[in-house]
Amino acid sequence: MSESQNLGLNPNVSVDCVVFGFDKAGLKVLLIERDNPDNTEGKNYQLPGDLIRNDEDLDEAANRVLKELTNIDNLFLQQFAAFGNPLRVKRENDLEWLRSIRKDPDARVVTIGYYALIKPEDFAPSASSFARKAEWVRYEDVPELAFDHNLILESGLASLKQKMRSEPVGFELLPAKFTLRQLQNLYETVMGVEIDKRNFRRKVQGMKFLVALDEKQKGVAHKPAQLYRFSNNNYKDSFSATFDFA
Amino acid sequence: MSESQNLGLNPNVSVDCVVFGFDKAGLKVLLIERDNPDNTEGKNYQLPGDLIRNDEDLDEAANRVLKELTNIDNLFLQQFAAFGNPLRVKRENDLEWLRSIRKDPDARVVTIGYYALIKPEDFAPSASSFARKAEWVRYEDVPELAFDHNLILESGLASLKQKMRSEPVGFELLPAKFTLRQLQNLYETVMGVEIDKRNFRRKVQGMKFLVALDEKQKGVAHKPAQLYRFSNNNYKDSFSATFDFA
DNA sequence: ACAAAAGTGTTTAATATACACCCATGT
DNA sequence: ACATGGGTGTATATTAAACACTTTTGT
Repeated sequence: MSESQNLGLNPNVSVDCVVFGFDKAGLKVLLIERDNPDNTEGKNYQLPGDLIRNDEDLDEAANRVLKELTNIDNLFLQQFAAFGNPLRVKRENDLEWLRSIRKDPDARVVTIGYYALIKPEDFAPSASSFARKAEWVRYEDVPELAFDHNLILESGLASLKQKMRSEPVGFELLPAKFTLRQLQNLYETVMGVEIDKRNFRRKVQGMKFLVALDEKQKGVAHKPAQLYRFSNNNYKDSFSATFDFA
Repeated sequence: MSESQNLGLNPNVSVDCVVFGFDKAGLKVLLIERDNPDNTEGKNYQLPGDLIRNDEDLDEAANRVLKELTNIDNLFLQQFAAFGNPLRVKRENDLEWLRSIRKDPDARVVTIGYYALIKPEDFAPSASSFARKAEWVRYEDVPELAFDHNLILESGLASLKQKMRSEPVGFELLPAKFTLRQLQNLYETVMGVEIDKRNFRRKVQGMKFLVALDEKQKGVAHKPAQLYRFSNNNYKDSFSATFDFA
């Protein structure tokens, strides 16, 4: 028993990943379109996830799922909650799908929620590196998802919001070189607030971990913006920073 | 298989509870002294916890553990993280203990961490309602615990700290009627900061959800302090409150 | 020349900080 | 009478908020 337990997938614990992306069009989430045996309606989406293996840590499991999906290793990854409602698998088509892929489809599964942040340059929405079934969906357009995945998504976004207030994780959603406008848009979107441009820029320019490059935007039909990067070293030094923009 | 899975304890998922209490002496944690078969050293402590049942939600499991321990139902309870290191059970005496109580002592166990907050009037440190083996230990005096329980404890306190900054959960650690000094002490302790008394009181008195009772401290050898209570109604109304005292 | 977004300062209001003495009670 | 913690106000510095025009580029 103990030997067999240590091999392969654990039937009772999974990870599910809310993968966020951000670009001009706003906040996006990476969803999996699943093959549903007899799917009468339109598409059927869920969050990427899998049962954990008995020899891997939770973070490793989430990493594995994301690596398979995006071909990117070590994405920014943050565990945010566990979901264990005994009825979280209750819809008939969810059950059917489980029966089609799981060894023990009726097992009670507790899932650990992670959110991942991807930089725009790393998410080629239809690049070959991405799993064919993965699809970016604007946050506002996310449909009803399988299982309790809408709940997990909401909870993940709430956690990200919270985290962005006190740690510089937002930069994981921006290109390595970004404009202050992009940073402002990101905070406005995730936090759901409007920010005064001049006040924002003044505040932000006092932060030593934002370093101006000697490089500007190119090919835009307006005054090209200064590019900045996030310096993690300067951040660690300075410390005390708050990320209460707005 | 699916039937047997639905009965009794799930071998792979547990909950562990960090139970906080607060009084004049500071922050305290409720620990379980465990019977260790051959415990050569002194006492051996762990956090209260148990495997979950297959028919209960995670919160229910945590509630059950706490009810058994304290005889109090519906303590303030907050899930804060999942711990799944495959080696979280690694010490020989931890393994021995598992073998003495678990049906499947070698199963991989992922545990969900909860913190609970108890009001001083509810924790009679040695009241009959409390499990004999439960013991309040000052946070600073917490010894090395079983499994990864020190990690869980630190992580729980960090989450509480975070939570107390944005939600009025601290009141769960205070008596129903409390003085402003007690509130200040609580925030100073948990946040690890010193707060100026006059500034603190000014700020706090502007908060409508703190209502002064027409009652004062009794039997103290100094000017008796005004008693206050927390009004959840006023809180819900006002909203916008920050709990960034300090 | 026009459209589109970048960039820039000042004034005013609100909030945070620093700080010292008298008061009510129990012993 | 003394020890103990409760209670109070003001002045100054810092931070937040509101607000409009000029600049640079592509078409």
